[in-house]
Amino acid sequence: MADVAERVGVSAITVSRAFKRPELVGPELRQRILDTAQSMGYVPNQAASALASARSMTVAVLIPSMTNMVFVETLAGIHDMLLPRGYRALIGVTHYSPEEEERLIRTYLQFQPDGILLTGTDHTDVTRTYLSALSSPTVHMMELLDEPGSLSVGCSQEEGGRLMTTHLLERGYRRIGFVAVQLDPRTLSRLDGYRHALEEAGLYDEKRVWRLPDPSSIHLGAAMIDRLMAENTDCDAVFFCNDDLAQGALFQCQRRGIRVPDQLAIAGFNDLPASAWTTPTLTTIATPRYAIGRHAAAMLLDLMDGKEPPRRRVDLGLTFIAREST
Amino acid sequence: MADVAERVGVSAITVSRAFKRPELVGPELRQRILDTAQSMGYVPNQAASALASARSMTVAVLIPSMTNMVFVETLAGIHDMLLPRGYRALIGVTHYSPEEEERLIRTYLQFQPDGILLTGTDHTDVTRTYLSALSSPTVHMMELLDEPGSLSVGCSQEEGGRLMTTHLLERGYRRIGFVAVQLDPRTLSRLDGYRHALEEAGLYDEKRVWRLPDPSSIHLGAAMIDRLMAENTDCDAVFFCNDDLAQGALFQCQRRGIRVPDQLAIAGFNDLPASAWTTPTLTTIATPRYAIGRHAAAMLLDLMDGKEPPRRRVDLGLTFIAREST
DNA sequence: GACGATACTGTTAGCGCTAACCTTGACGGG
DNA sequence: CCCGTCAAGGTTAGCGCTAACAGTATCGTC
Repeated sequence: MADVAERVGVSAITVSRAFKRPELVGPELRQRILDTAQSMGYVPNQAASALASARSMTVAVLIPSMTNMVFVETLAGIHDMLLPRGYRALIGVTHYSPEEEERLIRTYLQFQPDGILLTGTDHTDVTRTYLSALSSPTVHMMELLDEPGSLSVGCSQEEGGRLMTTHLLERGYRRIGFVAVQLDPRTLSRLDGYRHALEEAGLYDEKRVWRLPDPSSIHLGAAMIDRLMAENTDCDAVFFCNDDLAQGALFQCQRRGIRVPDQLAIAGFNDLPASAWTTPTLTTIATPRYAIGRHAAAMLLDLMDGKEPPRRRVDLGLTFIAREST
Repeated sequence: MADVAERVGVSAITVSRAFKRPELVGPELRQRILDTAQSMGYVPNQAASALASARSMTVAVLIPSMTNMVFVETLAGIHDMLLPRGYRALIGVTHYSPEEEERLIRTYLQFQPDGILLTGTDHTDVTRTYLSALSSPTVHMMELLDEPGSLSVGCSQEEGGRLMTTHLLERGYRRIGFVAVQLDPRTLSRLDGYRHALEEAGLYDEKRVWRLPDPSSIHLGAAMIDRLMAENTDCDAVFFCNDDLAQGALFQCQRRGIRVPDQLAIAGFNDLPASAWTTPTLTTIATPRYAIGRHAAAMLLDLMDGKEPPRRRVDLGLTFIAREST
């Protein structure tokens, strides 16, 4: 920066301003500075800038998984909101583990992020301590928090579970199973919704619920169909906690000649792109993950500007999508 | 850091060392320092550290897309290699545009990354200038570079195109079509491989090639089947440049009652998880993207340590997977 | 008992930038 | 003509950390 300043014949601060506060420098001097910098291959040093200004222009984003499209699309929403405002995202993958999340938080706090976006509401005590000791704002994504003072953008997973189960009941299914995998808080909320809906109908039966800690996959969904057949269960419908599971189930039913939905109805969750194309097409619930990312980022931008966001808890709702599989 | 040092009764540099060069501090003093830091909520300031040490411990990674699983898995390989060594990845998405890549490079150079990972070999002149003016090493992923001095890890896309086309010829198909979308350099290389193989067999016909700039998707694959039918093409096989396209095509064939592979054979590229489960299962070529990410990151680690990597151009090969759709 | 090697800790200076305050000159109103 | 105002640019100090060098015990060796 000093070299550029000398070459142009101004002081260093003027070069700094040409980059960071362009309105404070005369237009044609500013252009000369930028041109000179470009020709000398100079780019401002972000570390020095962050140190001097105490603003890193960085937002730490923690998501559970990168191979799950749901979070990738959330990320896209965050990016689209932050980048035009000059903020960068520092992305961490927690692999659904609060302990891993704590480790990542510790790492990313070293970057003095101006804001933090977390997925879910399930954090370790140490994480909570770190965050409350911090002046940077934190927004929780996906699930909704009821604690006063906390900020969250998402949708009700429990309502999603209830919605789908109610739909299956309306269609006349009475022996509805539920396959829960990964067992993260969102899956368990969906399971709660399912259970409540069935209990109200007097049809809940523990033996029709399968809980598996494995990550969701097409393969596992297919394997579950095999298992249901082997165990000779009496389900007339199965609600899978995730679309990729449900897709795997559909594929396997097709292979085994199980007629969907006549013999067995199948429902999913999240509305992945392929779900509109399987045979039969998959009944599911669309979650507004891109919007959640955008909204959470927008909220954070407000907070980082010192503004209070219009609402501290934003429910973006769910869209039920009835298709052929039920 | 000064506060922690005072509390423990040592100098600041000892606290610094307890974090960054733990072997230089006595074991139980180190533990006391770390405990005190933890209890005070202190984490080192990365910006100050980077400024003072001229090492950012950061690697800039640029990928074309985040919704394409191929790059997400590459990213996973990179992460798994870098994180244990204390490096962090700064991820940028270029949306397949060299100009966007140039913009991102400019942004990320401000972080003084210790290394850079780029996807592909298609860069603007300005990008090349920036990179050659830089002391940090750069490794190119996915495609292979022949320029001396450059570093690349990938596989031959052209060979992939040739491999699949040869397979289709061997199976007796004679009127083989190719659907190219996105039209990024990798797709075009696959198309080259397809063309060369057919030219050698004397069977290349321009009218069986479709080029579309749109991004790859299941929907587009399904639409292509409709289009092929509407245009009344004589193809007995279609090689789609991407598995999601091919999956869409399979779904649509099923819907329209087109028998695959008897009436029309369908081939894909990349081996996405669902391709082993469609009806019929999809013949495709598996690309070693996770390994590419790992290998590229390992190469970068060598270079950042000042070591020369064993090889400057690493071809990780392809795996042909014959399934039911051909 | 002197000496070098080893293990640990401290001092000094400066990384590249920007916040806060200061100076200068031009301009317009009364 | 004075004064306030404003735009444009400069000065000074310091952000939090670590490289480089400089001690200072402790120990084993000859």
